[in-house]
Amino acid sequence: MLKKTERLSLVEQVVIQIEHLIESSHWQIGDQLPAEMQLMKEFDVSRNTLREAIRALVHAGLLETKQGSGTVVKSSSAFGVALHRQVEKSSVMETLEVRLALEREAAQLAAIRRNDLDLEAMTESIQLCKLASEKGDVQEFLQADIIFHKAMVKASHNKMLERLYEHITEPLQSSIEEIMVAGAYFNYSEEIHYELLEAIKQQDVHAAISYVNQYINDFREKIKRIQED
Amino acid sequence: MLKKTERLSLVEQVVIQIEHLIESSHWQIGDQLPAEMQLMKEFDVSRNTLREAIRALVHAGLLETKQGSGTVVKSSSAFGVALHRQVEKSSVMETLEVRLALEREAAQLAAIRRNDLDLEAMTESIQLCKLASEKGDVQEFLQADIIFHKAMVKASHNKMLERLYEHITEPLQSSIEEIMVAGAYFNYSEEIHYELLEAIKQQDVHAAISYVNQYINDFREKIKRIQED
DNA sequence: CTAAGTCCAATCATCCTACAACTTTTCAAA
DNA sequence: TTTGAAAAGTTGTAGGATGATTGGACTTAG
Repeated sequence: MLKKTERLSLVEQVVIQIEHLIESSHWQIGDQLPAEMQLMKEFDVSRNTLREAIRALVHAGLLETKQGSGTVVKSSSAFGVALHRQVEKSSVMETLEVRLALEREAAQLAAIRRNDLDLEAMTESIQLCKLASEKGDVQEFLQADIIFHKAMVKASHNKMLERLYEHITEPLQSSIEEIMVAGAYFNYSEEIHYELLEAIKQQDVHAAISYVNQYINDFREKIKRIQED
Repeated sequence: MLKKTERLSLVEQVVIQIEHLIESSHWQIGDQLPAEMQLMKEFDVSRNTLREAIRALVHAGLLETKQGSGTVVKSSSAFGVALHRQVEKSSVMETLEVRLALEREAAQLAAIRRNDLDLEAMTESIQLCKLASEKGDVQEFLQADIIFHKAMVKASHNKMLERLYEHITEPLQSSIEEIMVAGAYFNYSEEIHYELLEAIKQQDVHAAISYVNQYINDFREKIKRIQED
């Protein structure tokens, strides 16, 4: 196999540089980019070249331009945006099923690979759930609940699973919030979280999967009931 | 909530039109697009506007431009490309774990929702596996094997799961092929396929999941052994 | 006739200037 | 203080000019 003689176009070079600046948090979400005129000088390219680069990133969902105002960073992950769009084209039920698939695998892997730091993070997030539950703050509880699940997924030590889970859960969150608030009833039993954590701590794979199934099936029933109203 | 006064920019309009032409197979993969000059006239926009639109789609992975030659359609799914890139950044093991997660969920859902057409498709693909196996053609067998799994995922009747599975499996395929060919040994027992199919036919969820676990664990062991060599 | 090399037309890549459309800021008048 | 118009700044669109690369047509030597 010979070397592939691919020279990156100027546009692609600028795109990569901007992507890098965003990924490295040099430009954070919400930040305004310098004006085109200044970026032209900094990257030492013409306006057309710069604009093509920016346009590519706008379409990818990383940037957003507004005529007369400027360009701001909208997201730091093109993959997240792509997944987000896919989720929007799907039903909530479909997405939940995919999330269940990932969560079940994560629970299994977490039970095998979790370390002390993972367990600590999960324990802390359960405390947050408990606090929010006692205050009766639904929104805060959901926030904490997500932190717990993310901690579990992280304990699976599979970065791809983690990324997929995060970007699938994020767009679901608003739907879930609506449904839960609309559902009005809010009976949190902290036992499931504790039992799941205990199973992972004891490295009991079957128990962990079983609790995840139980958790999600409860949730699925809840949503089905609310949607039928 | 007042109406949002969003006007699509010309560039975005052109992008959408081109995306549509590709999705609707008016321009198929491998096809060459008309030259910029002609597209300018057809879309009735300036060269800059057209080029920004094309550049956005090039970066999304739908198109590919080559100086002096032209622009060709490279893919029909931006989501597929994004997922492909993500898979490339991950290890084969990580990706396999994600695939297992999806496959397990698919088997469960398929056991519940499969219809006669689904069963027929799965049965046919098993025949293909058998034929390829008898011929000893590894490549053809892998091809048929993938068709079987895709048929099962399709039987889950969850489009999102289907799309995710397809775009995760595709880039894995070449890795798997390398590994299998390098592994040299190729002992296919058609029993697992039949048993899995039977479980889905009988709507036995637990058995279906069990066979999938068995199938993938075998595969995982095989890869681990080969990679250690 | 074949094969190698040359030339040329087509095509994309980059740059430039100009103007239009929109937003924000500034500032003066009511 | 509020209003409204002007000004400055920013992105959007247009059109032209030139460079770089490709692929095919053509030429020529063997």
